[in-house]
Amino acid sequence: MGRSPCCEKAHTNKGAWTKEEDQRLIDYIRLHGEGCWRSLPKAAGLLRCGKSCRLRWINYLRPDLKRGNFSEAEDELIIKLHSLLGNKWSLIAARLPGRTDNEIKNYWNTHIKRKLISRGIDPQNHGPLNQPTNTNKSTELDFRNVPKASKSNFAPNPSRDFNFNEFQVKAKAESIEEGNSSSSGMTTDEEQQQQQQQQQQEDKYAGNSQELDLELSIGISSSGKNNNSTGVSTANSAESKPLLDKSNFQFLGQAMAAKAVCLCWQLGFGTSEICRNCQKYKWV
DNA sequence: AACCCTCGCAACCGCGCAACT
DNA sequence: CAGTTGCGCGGTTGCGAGGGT
Repeated sequence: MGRSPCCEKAHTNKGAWTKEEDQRLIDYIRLHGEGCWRSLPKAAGLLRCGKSCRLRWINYLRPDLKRGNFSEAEDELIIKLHSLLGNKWSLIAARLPGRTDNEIKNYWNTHIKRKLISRGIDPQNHGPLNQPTNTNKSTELDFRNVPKASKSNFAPNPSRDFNFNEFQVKAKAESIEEGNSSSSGMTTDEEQQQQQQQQQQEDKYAGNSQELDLELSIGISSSGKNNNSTGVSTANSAESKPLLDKSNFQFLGQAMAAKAVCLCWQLGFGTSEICRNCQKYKWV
């Protein structure tokens, strides 16, 4: 169907922004607020494409930006979030107040990658470096590998993604405590026991990873509905199986007993219930 | 001082999705 | 229902700064 260019390229400036341009943009947004980026440049008297204005504002001019070096805690948080979310920079940025997706992406590519490699960790799959990289792609979050078509809108297929998380968490726990094998064909009691074990293993894991507790809480939509306003796409519902399988959810809830960071709200897996982990209301 | 190389970051580009017509 | 528009995202590029020779 073709796509018209986002702006009249012929009469737009490109490249670095001048102070004057910055000031115009700031003044305009102060007066009129964000939104309608397409018409903004003209209204603000800027010879820039709307996209460019948006980017400049979000990544550089927004007053709530925390510029400057990343702290060690931020580093660790980014690493953990990346291991869970993959290259979902906007989601990662949502957990780091004052940081932008672009900034985190750049920081990842320039600093953290190197840091992880020096620690012997593969920055892509967060596994040991000497292991063949990704011979088994299933050790990565599935939505990092899905075709682009479904990537841009964060609509993680919960059944896939969090099944994987379960796998990943288990794998980590197992790597810590080998030989704690479980048998198949469990009874409910055995399941409970195993969950307890997993909990213990997970606690150990959390203890091993410095003080930073990145823990997730993901709520199941009690109504079974998705809500687009949260970024959970209903369009995918045809191909995706039901939201989180409850057992997975239980596991996650335990494996990632939330204390410090709860993503239930930001990830938009909504329910009208109170989040078990962070004890906050999720969106209704 | 001049040149080259590397690195970090701001900005651009292309694409997909949702909303709108 | 098809086409269009606007926005947001992730990947990539290009430029300036800084260090080494």
